[in-house]
Order: sequence, then structure tokens, then C-alpha cells
Amino acid sequence: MQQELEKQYNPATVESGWYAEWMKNNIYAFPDTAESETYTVLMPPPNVTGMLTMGHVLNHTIQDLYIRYNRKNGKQAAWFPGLDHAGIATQTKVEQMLRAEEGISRRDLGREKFVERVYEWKEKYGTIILEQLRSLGNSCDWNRTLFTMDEGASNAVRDVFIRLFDEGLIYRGKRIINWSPAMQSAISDDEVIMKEVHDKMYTLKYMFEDGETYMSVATVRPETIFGDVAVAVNPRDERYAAFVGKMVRVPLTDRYVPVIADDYVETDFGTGCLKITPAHDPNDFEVGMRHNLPVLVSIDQYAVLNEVAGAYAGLERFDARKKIASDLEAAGLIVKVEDYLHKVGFSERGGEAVEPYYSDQWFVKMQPLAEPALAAVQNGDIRFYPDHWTKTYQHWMLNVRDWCISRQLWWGHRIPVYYTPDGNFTAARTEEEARTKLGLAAGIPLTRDEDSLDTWFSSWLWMLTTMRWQEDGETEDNEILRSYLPTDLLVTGPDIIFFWVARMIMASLHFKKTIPFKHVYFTSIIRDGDGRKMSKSLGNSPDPLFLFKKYGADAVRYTTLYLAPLGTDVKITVTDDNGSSDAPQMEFGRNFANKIWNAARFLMMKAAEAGSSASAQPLTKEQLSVSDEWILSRYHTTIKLVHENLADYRITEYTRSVYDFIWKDFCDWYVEIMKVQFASNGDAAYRQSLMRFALEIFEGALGLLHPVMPFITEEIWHKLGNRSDAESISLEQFTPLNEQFINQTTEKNFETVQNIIEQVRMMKAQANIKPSEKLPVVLVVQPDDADFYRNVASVIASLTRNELPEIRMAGDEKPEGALSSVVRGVDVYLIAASAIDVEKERARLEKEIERLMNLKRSAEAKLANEKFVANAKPDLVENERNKLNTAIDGITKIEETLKTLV
RNA sequence: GGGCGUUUAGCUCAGCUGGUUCAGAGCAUCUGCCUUACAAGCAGAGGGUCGGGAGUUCAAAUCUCUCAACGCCCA
Repeated sequence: MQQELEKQYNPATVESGWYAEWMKNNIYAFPDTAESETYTVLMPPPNVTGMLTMGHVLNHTIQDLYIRYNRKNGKQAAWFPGLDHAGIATQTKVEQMLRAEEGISRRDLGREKFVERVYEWKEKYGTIILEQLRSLGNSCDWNRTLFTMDEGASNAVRDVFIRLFDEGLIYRGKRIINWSPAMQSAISDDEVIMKEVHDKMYTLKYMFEDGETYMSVATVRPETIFGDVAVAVNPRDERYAAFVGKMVRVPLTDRYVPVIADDYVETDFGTGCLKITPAHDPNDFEVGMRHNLPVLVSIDQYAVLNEVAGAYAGLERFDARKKIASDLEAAGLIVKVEDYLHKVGFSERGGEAVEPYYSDQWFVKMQPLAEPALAAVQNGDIRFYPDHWTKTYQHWMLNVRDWCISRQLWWGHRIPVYYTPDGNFTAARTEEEARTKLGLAAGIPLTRDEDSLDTWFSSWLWMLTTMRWQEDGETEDNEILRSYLPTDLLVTGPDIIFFWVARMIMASLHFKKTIPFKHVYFTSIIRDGDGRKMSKSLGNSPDPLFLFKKYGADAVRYTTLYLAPLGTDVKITVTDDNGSSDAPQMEFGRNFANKIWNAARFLMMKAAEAGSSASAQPLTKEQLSVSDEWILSRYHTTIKLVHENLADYRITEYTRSVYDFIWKDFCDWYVEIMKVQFASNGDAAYRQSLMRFALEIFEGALGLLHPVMPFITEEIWHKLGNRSDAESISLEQFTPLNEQFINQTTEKNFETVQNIIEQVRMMKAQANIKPSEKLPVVLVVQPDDADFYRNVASVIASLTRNELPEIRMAGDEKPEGALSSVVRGVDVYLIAASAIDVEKERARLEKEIERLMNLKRSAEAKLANEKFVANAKPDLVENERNKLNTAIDGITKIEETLKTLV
């Protein structure tokens, strides 16, 4: 404790230094077999393509908060980290790089070479995100980092596919899927971003066989007419009832299609007649299935019209639209063209409009998996925070659709399906095994399915693969699983509640007959100052590393949690700092860190002044001042609040309660009081005991803060206690809550002292008296309270920078030439005859009377209300009586003062 | 169209089970302070009809209904 601290806290060196030390000592590793009660968190694996975002900061800080909190609560904290291969995202990145740097495509390289290049790329960039997460302070066991493409995870993925295939839960079928023409792959729903687009709505003439009458059919995609197989109307639509069953001619062709009736059609949408194009619209596909209509593909995988489109074959879809529209116009087949605003799906990766595409894909049957997964949430085995997401979950689970898991990608887990030359197939680990399953002779050649699996098909096994389930393709149980599954908490964004959370629940229940986690915390979405979601494509997110450098990771962690309440989005203002996006709100956390730093600096200076404190005795009960008892009560109240708030996931409340205790209670009040107590008692033993008392509370408060600000609390804890580098505050248990120290009476009495001090300061400031000018103060109190006020007199003097207050009894003579105030029955006088501006003082006192009159009126009204007196809790009624008496007392006294004011 | 959420000070947000000086915090603004931990600080001040309306209750920022605006998800 010898060295003096800098005046300002500098997080940069402290943070990197401590993280390295933690890693060196391996203190966040945990054993395969848990030795005590466990607390387990699964890290949602970040993409290898990823750079750290503000979303990661929020998400990972919450995880780290709970891991550190439970570790300090004595549990075996187990945080499993990992990385996601993010099939389509990563493949896109690498393809872009190859095109830009070498001018080649993946096809130029071939599958094997291409995958090698992706691995190189992953090695290079995958480590970057891990470094970034370390700079955030994550206390996970990095030794256990799992990459979704690792051999063990891949084996589990392969075996799960085979198992579901054998159970009949995986099937192959022709369906409409979201197709990315740029990526040449199916993409999942969550990779499709809906955007509003200004288009044209064309109303076309579908002529009847008479060649004169027609049906008016509205469409925004005239280029798809060649795939039309019907025109549909609502069965209850009387306008068209007579036409159902007749044939109409598809414009620009010689083809006739039937008019059908289907509930899907909305009568008031467009003309009420809908063209049905099963191959190019998912809803039309459903209608087509219901009516046994053919699927006519007229646009190919490159989004180019095919031979079905006749003269238009070879045209790209949007070029085709223009040409077809003008030809329709020329042929007189357009009734009208209107502006039309609607939502169109775009590929998150390629950026182009998604083309619904009819093709062979692999699917998982969801219904049988969804039922138990829904039950687990409904019966409370799994709880969502905030709770309202259960409704969304329910709705999705009840309307669940089969999951398209095949992707036409090279980067990912290849589908373990083998085909015979005559079209038979099965899922198997090897060709060999496939032959056996199919009952084939050894020499018969098989071909393996070219497609890869959706990334989520590996991440839905995350709670199993991180714990090495079936890593060798066989072992279904092991020590890790027995110790750590089910996990305690999953922290994730609500945007992936279906794609990930729901499917993990399904997988865990299906393969392991247990829930994957008990609690799911859905984080806020972080928006910029204009309310837009922060994203890389918008470029509106500050780089967290820049913020860490400027404010400190502790500050960014703290501020982010302080600002992000459960269940509500959070807005963070973004400004520009020499070309870098900045988030000035982070000053809040930085200032807090600096405050803590300086409080530590103060304590160290005082401790040095008091001499060695190693042998200091605790303060005896008799030695405890009112103020000491008060801070002890506040401290234990804060401990209580921390536990309660974190148990209920009220994280912002947690950050506030620690902030208020450290800054307001400890720094603003107790530190100032310590100075008084220190100065007024020169006894070395007392001073050392007082320092011990203050240090214990301060270090305890650091402990409470540690889960959210790990670095600075570690640094100060070491400095205050001369502890060795191998020790860590993160391994120290919290001060046990002792409710006996929580004393409402002490807190109330102390509040009165605070109010008196604030009143004196206010009178002094408003009278323009220099703060440093020491004036006489008189307190008129009840005889019973006299001792109490004598005890705190020096505190009042010091904190108001006045002379020691004179204590008089009620009924004694009142001081003259004084500014005055009444605080909870105590008359407060500041003797400053020369500074009194009679008019100003009169106005102030009258305003105070006005305030008390309002109080009096409200209390009187309540007490006059028989129902209130009869129904309200007795102590509330009592309270109102006290309020009334205090108000009356104050009014009387102030009125007297007013009379003497000349 | 269906579902969910939000609306409190100029800004960003707390306010839990209706009642305790409950209308708060930080930032911003204004005034005064280099008080030997901290100017990234200290002390003080101004600022809100709690989105509108109705209801329940002795009592509503808090519960119910309704309207409006905004956001998200699903169709």
C-alpha cells in the first residue's frame, strides 16, 4: 500500500495486464467433474467472420456478470465458449476476397481447394474475434473453445443427421425455398431481410375462350406469368362465382389455365383474382398442392427465364419484367398500372432480391420435436426473461413449419447421404456403411450428396457438442454432461428465438431427454441515436475496441448494462471522433471508474497516515459512531439489493444500487465523515481500526461491483491489500448478508442529518455567502435528541464548512439575524445578519410555507377520509398523522420567523 | 390483418407487490467553488399535467379499458 496512485485512472494498462494474469493462472478453467454446485453458461458462438459489435458487448457482459457473480457466490462457474463457422456468411466473405484479390471464383478452385482457403481464412480471422472477447474481460474457460466444424462437433452433427434420417424425421422433398441467385444456395428465413420497395402493380387481362371477356388479375411480378397454372378467387366472392371452372388464357401465351376457388384469396386485395404460380411463390405453392396443380418452373436458378417463357427465355428476371410489361401494354392486355409499396425479401449476404425457388431440399419434420419443446416452456421448466417472449415462442411452436436444412454451399457440414446410380439413397457415416444399409455389394459405386447443412443444424446441438457429446460418434454420456447439463443460463438476442433457442430445446429434449438450460435472458437490441438497429451494413455501430481504448472496457461494460433494461431496446447516441464512431455516453462509466479509483486513492493515503493496519482491531460496538452504523446499514442494504436484483435479472437496478452506494453513500458522505472522525481522534489504534472498518466496506463494495467491472476492482483490491498477483477478487466470496446491520431507525436519523446539512448548504448558497466563510449555526431540538445532535455536530460543521453548531432546546431563546429552516422538527439557524436580503428571505420562507401547506392539506384530506383511516395499513395512517404534525409545526415556526424578519 | 413491446425533465433512461417527502438519476443548462481522494470533481438551482381519455380504488406514473404515436415479430 506504499505507492501513491495517479490522480486519474488509466484503464489501458490495467486491463490488458490483468487479463494476461488471469490467463496465466488459468483461474477460469473448470474441471470435467464438478466439485461443487455448478453454474453453467453456454456462450452463443460468435461467427468467425465477426468483428465485435455493441451487441456482443451487451450479451457477453451479461454472461460474464452472471458467471462472475456465481463464482463469487461459491459455485463452480462454468462458461463454455466457442465459434460458429457461419456457413453462408463465411463462404460469401471468402468468395468476395478471392474475386477481389485473385479474380477467381470458388468453381475455379474446386471444392477441396476452396474449403482449404476458407480454413486459412478462418484461422486468420477466427482468432481476432476471440482476442476481442478477451479484451472485454470474458471469464470463460478458453481451453474448452469449440469450433462448430471441429472433428468432434462434426461427428455429432453427422450422427444426428443419420439418426433423424433413420427415425424418419429427416426427409428429402421438392419445396419452395428462399433462393439466393448470387450465392447459388438456399438461404434460411433469418438470412432474408424484408424491405419496403416501391414497385408497380399491373392489372392484367386473362382472356376467356371467347376472346372478348376477361378476368382482371393483379400482380407485381408479370415476369412469372409463364409459370401460371391457375387463376384463383375466393369461394365466397359472388362477383366471380360463375367463372369458377372456366378456362382463361395466360397473357402472351397460348396456354389456358382453370379458374379455381380457394380461401387463401382475399376478396378486397387487388381485383380479388389471383394468379397462381406454384413454382415461384410459396403461398401459391400451397394453393397448388391443395388443388393438385402442376408446378411449372419458368425461372431458373440464375434468376433467368427458361424455355417455358418462350421468346423471353434467357432474359434476367428484372429485364424480363420491363420487356414483358411493355409487350403486354402493346398487346392491350393491361387494364391499369399503379404504384405499389410492398415488402420484398433480400438476401442478407448477396444483397439481391431473394427468388422463391422450387427445388430438391432436405427437411426436418418439426411437429414431433416441437411438442415436448413447447411443453418445457409452458410448464415452467425453462423460463424466459422477459417472460413475454413465451407467447412468441408458443405461437411459433404451434405453427411450426418443417426446417429446410440443406444449403448448396461448400463451407459447412456435408450431408452424409449416399446415392446409388439408380437413385436409391440412405444416410450413413461412410460409403461402406451406406452399402450395408442399402444391401449392396462392395463394389457398387455410390455418390455423396453435394450439399451442406444449414449452420443452425450444428448450433442446435451446442449444449451437447461443447460438452463433447458423441465427439467420437459413439459416447452419449460423459462426466462433463453429468456435471454441467442442464446449463443455468443462456443469454441471446430475441431475433434468434426460433432459429436457435427453440431448436436447442428440441435437440436437447430429443437426444438427451433433458432441457438444455433453465433460464433464457433475451437481450435488448442496441440502436443508434436515430433509433436504427446498429449493424455493420449501416456502419452505425462504434467499434467496441475503440471505445475500450478511449473509456476502458470496464466503463463500456458498466455503461452498457446501466443503459440496457430487461425487455426494452436501448438507444446509444453515436457521434464522430476524428473519423471513428464514438459513444459519448460511455463517459458515465469512465467517470464512475475514476471516482472509485480516487476513493481508493484517498483510503490508501489515510491508511498510510494511520500507520500499519495489519494488526488493527475491529471497531468495538462502543466506538461505532452514528455515521459508522449508518454506512454499515447502507452496505448491507446494498448487498441485499444486489442479490435480489440479480436473482430477478433486474440488471440495471443492480448497476444502480452499487453506483448509488459507492458514489453517494460512501464517497459523498462517508468519506467526508471519515475525515472528521479521523481528525477529531488522534489515537493511533482508533485510526487503524477506523481504516480497517472503512476498507472492509470498500473492498466489499468492490466485490459487489466486480461482476460488471472486473478490471478496476481487481487492480484496486490488490493495491489496497498488498495481495499477490495469483490471488483474485473474482475468487473471493461476497461478504455474507447480515440483516442485523440493516437498521431503519439509524438510516432515518441519518437522513435527517443529511437534510439539515443540505438545508444549511442551500441557505448559504442562495444568500451568496462564500462557501469557505465559517458562520455560527444553531440547532433547536427536542431534549431527547440533544445527545444525538451533539454527536453529529462536528460532521454538520465540517460538511457545511461552518462553525460547530450550538444545540439549544425547544423553548430556548431563538437566535436573531439568522437564515432559518425547519427540518423534520429541527429548527436550523444560520447566523448571517449581514448577508440577509429581507425580501429574498421572505420569499423563500413563504415558498416553504406554501409547500408545507400542500403537505398539510393532503394529510388532512386523507385523515378526514373515514375509508382511508379504516382501510389503509395502520402505519400509513400513523405516517400521515406525523406528516400533518410536522407540517403544522413547520408552518407555525416559519410564520413566527417571518414576523421577526424586518 | 394477427401478436408483442414502448411512450415519465431538452436528451438517455429508473421507478418492483398501488400508499413511506414519489415524481427520480445521469447528461445537458445556469450559479458558486482549485474545501490536501477525485475539475472525469464538489456544492447549489431551474426544468415534467408521468402520451390523450375513461374506469376500478379511500388512494393510480403503477391496475383495467380505449384512442393515438412509434418500434419489432409473424402473415
